[in-house]
Amino acid sequence: MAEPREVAQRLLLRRASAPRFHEGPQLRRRPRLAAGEPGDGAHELARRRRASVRPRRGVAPERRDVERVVGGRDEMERPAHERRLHDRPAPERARQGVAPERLQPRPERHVRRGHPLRLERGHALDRPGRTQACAAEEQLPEQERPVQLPERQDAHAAYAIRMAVRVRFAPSPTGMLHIGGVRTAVFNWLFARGEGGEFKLRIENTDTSREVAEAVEQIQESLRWLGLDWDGEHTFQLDRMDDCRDVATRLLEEGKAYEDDGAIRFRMPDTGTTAWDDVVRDRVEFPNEQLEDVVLVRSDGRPTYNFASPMEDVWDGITHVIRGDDHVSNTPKQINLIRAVGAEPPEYAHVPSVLGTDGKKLSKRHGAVSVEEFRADGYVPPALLNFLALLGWAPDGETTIMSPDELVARFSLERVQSSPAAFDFQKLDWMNGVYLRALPVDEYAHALVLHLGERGYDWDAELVRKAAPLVQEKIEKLSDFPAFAGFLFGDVSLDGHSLDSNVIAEAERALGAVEPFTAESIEQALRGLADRLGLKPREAFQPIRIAVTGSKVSPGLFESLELLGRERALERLSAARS
RNA sequence: GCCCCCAUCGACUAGCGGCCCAGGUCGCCACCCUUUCAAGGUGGUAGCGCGGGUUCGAAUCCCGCUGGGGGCACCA
Repeated sequence: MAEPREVAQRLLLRRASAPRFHEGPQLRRRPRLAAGEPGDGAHELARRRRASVRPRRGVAPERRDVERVVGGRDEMERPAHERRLHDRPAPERARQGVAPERLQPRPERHVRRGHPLRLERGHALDRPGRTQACAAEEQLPEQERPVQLPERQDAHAAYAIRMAVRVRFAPSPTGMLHIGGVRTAVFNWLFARGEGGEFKLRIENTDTSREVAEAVEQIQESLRWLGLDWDGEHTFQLDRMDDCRDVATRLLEEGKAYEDDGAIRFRMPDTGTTAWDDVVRDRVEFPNEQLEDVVLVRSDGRPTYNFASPMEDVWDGITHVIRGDDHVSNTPKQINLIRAVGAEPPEYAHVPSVLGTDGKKLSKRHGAVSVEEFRADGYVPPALLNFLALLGWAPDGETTIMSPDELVARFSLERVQSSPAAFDFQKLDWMNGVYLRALPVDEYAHALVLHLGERGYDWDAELVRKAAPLVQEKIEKLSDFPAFAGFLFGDVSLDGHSLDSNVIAEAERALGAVEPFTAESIEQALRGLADRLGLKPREAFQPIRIAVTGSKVSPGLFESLELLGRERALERLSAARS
């Protein structure tokens, strides 16, 4: 019978055994924003400059009046290229740069039946109606004519034809990579790879005070281990401080921002709404009057996240921002900022958070939460990846086991769930077991040796290798090995077990005579012994098992005995008698 | 407190108005296999949060409620 083990085996074999560590093709560098280089909109802006300082959102009770006065601007004509994009119906725009879904769902049972794992190219599946519900033209906030940014015009040109997708994963280096964050990274990576696009790694270290040394290396190590390769060098948000400040200065000059206590704040539009068609959440709208004037640059001169991040998205030519849904309320602010700077916002996809089994946000008390911990616990990358991908996404109602390649091939952003998902450790364990069992024995043995080495066990690698086949079917995590097969490497304790000393004595005698000392002949001898004593196999074997392994649960008795060797086996038996 | 979002078995999900007295997977239970434990096989358990609509027909559309989540920083 073709069983999941074989299934998973095929899945694994389709993939090179080593994770892809390469850094990907080097990107052609995009010219950076030539800051302080206002386009033809500058005059308009100057003309429309508003009172330079205004109270913060929600602070002044009389603010309504102020808004009335300030807010009543007339709508400007937009530049041609921009209109082109804006005037296209939203759903169509949402599809730009996204290849149609190319794959037919393939029921898993085909795999079970042992059919070759091949994804069929079929006609494009129609997209789910999500975005279609939002056909209404996006209501633009009233806004001044933006300053032109030449590089974004290039991007627009590409957009209009068919833009390759470019996404980014942007963790802040404040510690180990949280599994929820990694899931976001997984979605980004899956999407980018599936679309033949690029996946960039950006370190958002604007808040230097919280930066943790080592974290940057740690993050990269975790991603690499999981097999998430990024394109080009990773970048640091801090490196663009100067560019950000330049833009802020220009925004200041244009009256789009103002100073406030030494900081620079961006003036959000007062009326209208800011909206976008979120790939996972559909239409999202925010009344502009709710938007706070965000701080762009702190009084100490450092740009804030809400400023630096969208600017970098623009400079990097990010087409799709896929991030946690805790960012939704930042999005309208960032969209306004991006437009103020004359650029076109990317597509947004806000993925739901990951909860613990109790429905609360996943945290330490639920168990492992960082990639490092999962690694140390003996989970294997493709299993974790498979599991993470299925957290909030499913290709269909049937398929669960998918290799990294298959995940890439089948992933689609539109199918990610909009409600949060609970992290089920039991299911992860099961899935890890599936992948572990699917490994060719030698690879399995290798993984075991590596894992034990990492965990600080200095056990004989050769013996570990020999023990590997005995445990492969039986443990779900590599870290289960010591408890399960540790008796091969060290002394055992018989505390709490009372043994039938008669059986032990008989076994001692029988094993002393077995020749050769192999599983096969040991089995013969012990079965004969059971017969002689008139015992059922389990009745006879269990005391021996305990004497030899110190546990009621162990790998196969005969194989274990063989590996232990006659001498040590006899020692343990005689020790058990006294 | 204010704003926003979400809601199918215990968990992850399929479902896009009739194919659904709701399908798959994990878990759980039983049986089979069996030297223990697993693995594997077979069968089973369990769900559309509640209340109103719309419709010939609703898990699917609308409204309200309830429950859960997220956001409201010179954090990211």
